[in-house]
Amino acid sequence: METLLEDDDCNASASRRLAEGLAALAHPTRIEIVRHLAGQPACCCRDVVDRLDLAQSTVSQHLKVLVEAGLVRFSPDRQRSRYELDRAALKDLSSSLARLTEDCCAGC
Amino acid sequence: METLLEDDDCNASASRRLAEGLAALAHPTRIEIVRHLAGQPACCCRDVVDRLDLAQSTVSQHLKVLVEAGLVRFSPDRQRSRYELDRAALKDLSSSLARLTEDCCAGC
DNA sequence: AGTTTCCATCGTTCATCGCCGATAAACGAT
DNA sequence: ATCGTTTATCGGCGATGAACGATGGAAACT
Repeated sequence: METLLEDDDCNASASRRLAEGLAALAHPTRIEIVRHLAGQPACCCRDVVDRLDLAQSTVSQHLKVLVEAGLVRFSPDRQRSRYELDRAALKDLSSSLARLTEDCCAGC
Repeated sequence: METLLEDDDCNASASRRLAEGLAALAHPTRIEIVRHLAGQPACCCRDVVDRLDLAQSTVSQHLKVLVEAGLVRFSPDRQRSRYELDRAALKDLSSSLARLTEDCCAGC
C-alpha cells in the first residue's frame, strides 16, 4: 500500500507536470512560435511579431508562457532578447506523451 | 463546414488542430481519466467519479471534453454510459506532437 | 405503483486566458 | 541630448474554463 500510494502520487504528479507542458503548447500561436524558433538557432521578439499578426505585447506574453514551461530558453541580449528553442525539453514533452500513449495501448 | 482550406492555411490549420488535441489533455484530471480508461475496455461515468474526488457533473464535463476532442468514444448503454478510450486517436495525437518535435530537431 | 441509481445538462460563481493599448526602461544611432 | 527601436509589464476587457449544486429523464430495483 505504501508503494501503491507512492505510485498514485507519482502518477498524479506526472499527470500534473504533463498537463502543464501540454498546456503551454495548447495554443496555435505558440505552436507557430515553436515552429518559427525551430528554423533558426535563436531569434528576438520582433522577429515573431513580424511573422505573426499580433501585437507585440501579445507575442511577448506567449513567449513568456513558453519560457515558463521550459520549452524555450531566454537570455537578455543587450537591447534585443534572445529566445532559443529548448529542443531537449520539447523532446521530453513529446516522450512523456508517447509514454502515456504506450501505457494506454499496452494491451492492444 | 471547414472543407475549404487554402494552402497557406495548411500549417496554421495543423497548428490549430494540434492545439485543440493538446488542450483536451492539458488538464491533470483528464489525463487521469485517460489513464483510468486505459486499464479497461470501457467504463461508465460513475467509475470515474468513484476514483476521482470530484462531483459527478464535473467528471461528466471532463468526459465530454475528451469525447469532443475525439480521444474517447461514447455510446449510451441503457442506464449507464459507456466511455471507451480511442487509442488510435491518442496515438495520432502523440504522433503529431512527435512529428512537430522531429521537425524542430531536424538539425541536431 | 414508488424508489433508487446513473447520467447529462443547466445555471452560477470564480479564476484564468487571450488580446490589446499604453507605458517605461534599455540600448543604438544621429 | 534626443530620437527611434526593442522589449517587458501593467491594466482592462471579453471570453473561456473549471468547479459545484440542482434539476429532470431514463432505466432498474422494491
